Amino acid sequence: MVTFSTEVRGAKSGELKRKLNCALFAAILDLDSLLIWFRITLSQKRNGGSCTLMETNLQRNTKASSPARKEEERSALISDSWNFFCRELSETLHFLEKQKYFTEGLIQVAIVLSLAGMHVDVDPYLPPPHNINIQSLDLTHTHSGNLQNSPEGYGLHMKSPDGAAFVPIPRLLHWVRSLQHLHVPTAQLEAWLVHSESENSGMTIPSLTGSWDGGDELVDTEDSASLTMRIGGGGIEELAHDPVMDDRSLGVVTTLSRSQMDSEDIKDEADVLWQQDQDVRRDQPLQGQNQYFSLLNEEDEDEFMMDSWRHANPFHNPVTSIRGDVQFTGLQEDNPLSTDECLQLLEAGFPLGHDQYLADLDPVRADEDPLQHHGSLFSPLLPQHESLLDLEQQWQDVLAVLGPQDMSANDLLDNSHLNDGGRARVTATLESPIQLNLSLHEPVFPRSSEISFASNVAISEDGCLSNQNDTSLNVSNTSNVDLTFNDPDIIDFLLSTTSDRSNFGIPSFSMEEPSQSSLFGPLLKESMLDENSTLDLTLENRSSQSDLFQKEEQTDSDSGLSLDYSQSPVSPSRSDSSSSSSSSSSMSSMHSISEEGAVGYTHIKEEPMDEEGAVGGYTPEQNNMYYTHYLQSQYSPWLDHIGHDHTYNQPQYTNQRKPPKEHSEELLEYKLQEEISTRDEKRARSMRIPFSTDHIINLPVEEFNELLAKHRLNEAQLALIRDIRRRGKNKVAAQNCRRRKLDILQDLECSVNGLRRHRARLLREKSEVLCSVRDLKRRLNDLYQEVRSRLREVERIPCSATDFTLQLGNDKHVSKPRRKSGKKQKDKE
DNA sequence: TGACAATGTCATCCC
DNA sequence: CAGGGATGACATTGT
Repeated sequence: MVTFSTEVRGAKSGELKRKLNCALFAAILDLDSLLIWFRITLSQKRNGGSCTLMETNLQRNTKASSPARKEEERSALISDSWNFFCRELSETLHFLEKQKYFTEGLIQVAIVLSLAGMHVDVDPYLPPPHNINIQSLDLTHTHSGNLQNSPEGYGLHMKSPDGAAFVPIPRLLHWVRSLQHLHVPTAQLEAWLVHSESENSGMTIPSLTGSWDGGDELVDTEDSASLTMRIGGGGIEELAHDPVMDDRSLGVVTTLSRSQMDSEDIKDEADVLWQQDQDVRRDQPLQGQNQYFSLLNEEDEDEFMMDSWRHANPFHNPVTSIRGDVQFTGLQEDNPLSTDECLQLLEAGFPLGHDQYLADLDPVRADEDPLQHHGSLFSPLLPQHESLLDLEQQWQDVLAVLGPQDMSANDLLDNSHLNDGGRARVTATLESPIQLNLSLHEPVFPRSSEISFASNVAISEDGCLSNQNDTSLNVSNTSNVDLTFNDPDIIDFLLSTTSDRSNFGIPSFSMEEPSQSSLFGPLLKESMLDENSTLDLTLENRSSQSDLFQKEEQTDSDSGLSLDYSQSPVSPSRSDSSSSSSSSSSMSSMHSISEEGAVGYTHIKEEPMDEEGAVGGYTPEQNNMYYTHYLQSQYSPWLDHIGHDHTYNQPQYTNQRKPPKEHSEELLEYKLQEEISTRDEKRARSMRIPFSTDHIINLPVEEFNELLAKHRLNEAQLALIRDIRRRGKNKVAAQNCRRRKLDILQDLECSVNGLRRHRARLLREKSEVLCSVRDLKRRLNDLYQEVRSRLREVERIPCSATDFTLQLGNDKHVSKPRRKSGKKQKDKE
């Protein structure tokens, strides 16, 4: 389950703007996620999905976004447009709610739309309270374990299990309403968005919670306000200030990269996400994750994460990254739809059951700065001097969001800074209501691989993810204390990030780009780090298991029939063997450790170093094999003919991640070798044999006998030692035998091929000879016939047959010249 | 779940 | 005759 929640807390009325900014910030984040769902749904529809409702919406939106429709809507009342959009959005939300895709998105979108002055009646679509993923927040009590136990697999975000009372829907809606007033006296402005993922995915998708406990001073945000982030399933940790971040400059204009998002990419991504979600809903294993993991195993994780995100995230493209000031424009004074109208809409949509909320809000509202009040809920967020997008623009954007593929409305919009209209519309929709001037400093994050383990520990131990990196998010306000999203790409970045996170848990940010340091930088990177952590969590489980295994191997490397020397404490001869360099492959392993990490058992076989095959491990990176070879040549000349690596049980101390296949093969063989080795090693230990199996196996007979003579061993020990030696030698012999067999087989195959070629050649020659013979026979037959005919003629003419002779010409034609003298002819013949 | 490959082990033969 | 290589046969394990 992916849980994304943002919380704004405060207690002072002077912090309202900041709180609201944070809330809106969170809401924007959430809406990004929601909008990506829209995109998913629409894309799925384009691909022939079965979402009829969405298709209807899409068609409507298509019509709405057509040029004619645009003109019509342009001329129409903006309020009607908003209502239209809200209706569409409601249907969409209903659809989403039906599909269990984004139940909490209703709340989120309600919050956001209420901030935008729109009204969405979400009451009919709200799930039962137990499915509401909103709860009274207690940041100090978080338990991620509940996240995994959500009955629906997506619903509950048990931030405060002790506080069992969920936030009632009406109360939430009141909160939504209260957002319009910009007055949250108790400063408990909360916005949540909970993403759902499958529980059995085995991945803990990051839960990102931004919590901001504002201080008394608006400008003193670095001291009093901190936007804490929580990574993981429900865990939260108040992060200390990072002095590095505090030193960052304020108001850093964020430059987020975005890639050119063509429709195909969008569609693909959306389809993948859709399919992913479908799989999640069916509680099926996340094939995509497996694919990702399988992919991850094939190369360096971090690099892959970066690459995968760059590839998967169509908005990430440093080349096309664009800077620009995001105009989170609110409702202007000249907006046809005023805040009051919005409030009326909200009132109509959300009948108040708790009027005291507004009653409490109003006095504070009266105390607010008129400029901040502005009659608009966005007023605190909006610098008044900024040129704002009008409501129609927003509406167009929203339509574009709902129908990103139908970008006819893009003509009306300035796409100069955006290559993808659909995405631009999404961005604009989110950006338009607000203009934030916030600089969140980018913390220095370690690489995902570095933090993953820490995250894992945090999850397992505390039930919540603690930020091991001391990553704090400092909300640094500018003079007007407004949050400014200085880069329109932020939203895209967020959107892509959230979408990736919510659907795949795929790392989706690039730490390579310092230019991405933005107000979202820490938070997003945190979240993405969370993804990385999550991803690494699995990977690290593997790697950690592998490490543990390797460590275990290291401790048991001398076990069994291992040909390397033991590192076992029970081997008193270890030091001797090492110092004397006597056939100790553990030396080689140790050597490899010190050098570049052991390579363990290698697959170098059939290395035609000599006639009998060479000892394995001649690759430069396997210098321990040299040692093995040295040992063999030094100690075991009888092993020279063995083209095999005998460093079976050398632990793989390599820290560098290898390609998965190689690693897997090594691991498998390693396990096998370990298992094999352990057997005799355990026997030797049980029999208290005072030397290693390597000595037992590899020592020459003389030294072996001397070794046995040095120790007083009983019959059982001697028998076991002889068995170990016999098995060890026989193992090597069997390997050699098999290798030899394969060689013989290969030689036989070569011989067979040569013989076949020779046979073919012989057959060809035979056929040629046969042809010649046939020709000769034919000619002979002709000659015979000719002779007979001549003889018959001679019988009728009274002359001797000797008067005629046969001549064979150059043209192989037989002629019968008449001879003058039969006697001469006869003589010639 | 069966086929297959790789490997270890045992028995046996032979040098 | 013991040691050990060679090899067929079988078992085990992983793919």
